[in-house]
Amino acid sequence: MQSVVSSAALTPAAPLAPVPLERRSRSDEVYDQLKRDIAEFQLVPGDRFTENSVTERLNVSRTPVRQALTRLQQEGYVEVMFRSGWRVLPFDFAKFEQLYDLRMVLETTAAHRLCDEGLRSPEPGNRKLLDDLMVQWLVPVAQRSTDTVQVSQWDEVFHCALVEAAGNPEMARVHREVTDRIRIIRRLDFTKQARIQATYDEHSKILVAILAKRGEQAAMLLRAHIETSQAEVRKITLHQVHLARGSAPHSNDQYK
Amino acid sequence: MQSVVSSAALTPAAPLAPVPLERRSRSDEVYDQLKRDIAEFQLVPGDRFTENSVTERLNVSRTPVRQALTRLQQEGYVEVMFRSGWRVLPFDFAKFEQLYDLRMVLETTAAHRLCDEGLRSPEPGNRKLLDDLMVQWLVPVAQRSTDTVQVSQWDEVFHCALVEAAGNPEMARVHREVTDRIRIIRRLDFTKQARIQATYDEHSKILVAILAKRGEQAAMLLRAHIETSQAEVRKITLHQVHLARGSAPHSNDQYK
DNA sequence: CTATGTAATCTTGTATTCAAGATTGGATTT
DNA sequence: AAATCCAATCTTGAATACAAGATTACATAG
Repeated sequence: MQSVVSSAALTPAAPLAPVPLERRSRSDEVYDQLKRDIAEFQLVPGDRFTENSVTERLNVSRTPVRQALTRLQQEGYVEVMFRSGWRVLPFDFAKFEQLYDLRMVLETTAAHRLCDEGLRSPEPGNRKLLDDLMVQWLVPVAQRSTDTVQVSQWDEVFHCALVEAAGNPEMARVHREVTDRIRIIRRLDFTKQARIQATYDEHSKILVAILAKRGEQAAMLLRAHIETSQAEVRKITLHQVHLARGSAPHSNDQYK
Repeated sequence: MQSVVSSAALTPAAPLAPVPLERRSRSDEVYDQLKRDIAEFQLVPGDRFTENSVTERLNVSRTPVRQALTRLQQEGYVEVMFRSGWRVLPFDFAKFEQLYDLRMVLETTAAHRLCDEGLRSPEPGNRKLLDDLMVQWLVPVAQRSTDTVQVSQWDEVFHCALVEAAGNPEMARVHREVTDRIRIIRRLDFTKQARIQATYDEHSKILVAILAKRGEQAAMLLRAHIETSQAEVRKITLHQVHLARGSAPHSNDQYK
C-alpha cells in the first residue's frame, strides 16, 4: 500500500483512447440525459425544477441525480438555489460571445499549427483525421447532404477534428467543452438551407487552404466562418427559443 | 438573479482566497482541502486512498467526501477504481507539456489583445488590473521580494491578471483551471533564487512591451518566459518530488 | 377584500444504511 | 513448502433517513 509511489508516479497515465470499457454509472446516465434535455430545450433556460422531479422521471434515487446536477453546475449549465430547487441558467449572450471567441482562438491556433506541421512531427493518426474530413467535405455539390440535423452534427465534428489533429489533447478537450456549451445556441443557427450550402463552401475552402499549408489564409477563413455563426447568435430572440421549445418531442411539464 | 451567476463565474478560484459570499458547503471545504493536499504533496501522485480515510481525517460523512472526490475526478486530479479505492493520478509529463502549451496560447493571445486594445473598448476595470501589475513588478531591484513562496504565488497572479485584463472571462476561467492543474509542478520550479530574479526581469520586460503596445514583442517574451518554465519541468525528477513530500508539514500516513 | 401570521409541506444538505462485489488472510490440500 | 479455496473484511455505488430551513396554503384579523 505504501511505496507504490516510486514506480507509479513516473508511469504515464494510461492512454485515454483505449480505455477498456468505461464503467457507466447511473450518475453518468442521468448526466447525459439532463445535458441532452437542456440542449434540446426539454429543460428551458430559466426553468426551475427539483431533484425529485428528475428522480421520478428517470426512476433513480436522489444520489445519482444530485451527482449529475453537481457536475452540470460545475460546468455552468444549472445552478442550485439553497433549499429552494434548481434552475437551468438563463441565456447569457455575453457568455456565448466569449465562448465563440475562445473557440476562434483555439481553432485558428490549430489551423496555423496544421500548416506548420512540416517543422514538427507528421503524426500519422492526426493525418488520418484530416483525410477523413477531406473525404467528407470536399465532395460535388450534388452529393451534399440536405439534412439540417445531420449537417449540424457534422459541423461540430469538423471543427473538433481540426483541433484534435493539431496534436494537443488538452486543447482539444477544452475545445470540446466549449462545443458542448454552445450547442444549444448553435442548433438554432442551423435551420436554414442557405447556411448548409455556405457551411459546405466554407469548410471546403478551409481544408484546401490547410492542404496548401497556407496557415494565415486558413485562420482567416476560420475566423470569418465562426464570426458568421457568432453574428447569427446575436439575432437569436427569445421568440425563437420558445418556438424551439414547442417543437421538442415532449413538453417539459413533466419536470414540474 | 443572473448577477449572482456571473459573479460566481468571475470569482477567481484563488489558491487560498476563500470564495466570498457564496454558501460554503462541507463538500466545498473537503474539495479545497484535498486539492491543497495534492498540490502540497500530502497526497502523492500514485498514492491510493479510500473514502473512509478522508472521512476520518476530516470528520465528515462520506457524502461530502464523495462529492469532492467526484469533482476532483472530473478535473483530472484523481481516479476511482471500482470498489477498490481511489488514487491520485500519477504524474503525466506529456499532459503537463500540453497544459503549458495551452497556457502559452491563451497568454500570448491576451498580450496581443492588450496591445491592440486601442481598437476595442478601453475597459477601465481591466486597465486597473494592468496598473496594479506595473506597481508590483516594475520596482527597483532592492525592493524585490526574496520569498520563494511569495513570488511563486505572485507569479500565478501576474499571468492570470494578464489574461483577465484581456477582457474575455471565459478565456480567463479556462486559464485559471490550467493554472490550478500545473501548480503542483510549478512549485518545484520556484525553489532557486536565480529563478526569482529572472522572473522579475522577464515580467518587467513583458509589461514594458505591453505598455508600449508592442504586441508581437510581448507575445515573444511571454512565450520565452513560459518555455523556460516548461524546460524546467522536463528536469523534474521523482527524487525532487520525494524531497518535496518529506518537507511537507505532515506526513501523509494519516491517509493510510 | 387585503394583509398577516402560522402551520403543513417541500427542498436541499448531510448522514446512514443496504447491495454487490473486490480484496485479503489464513486454513487446507497436494 | 507451495498452491488453492473460502470466508471475513473492505470498498464503492445507490438508496434511504434525518436535519434545517424555505416556501406555500390557508385561516384569521383588520
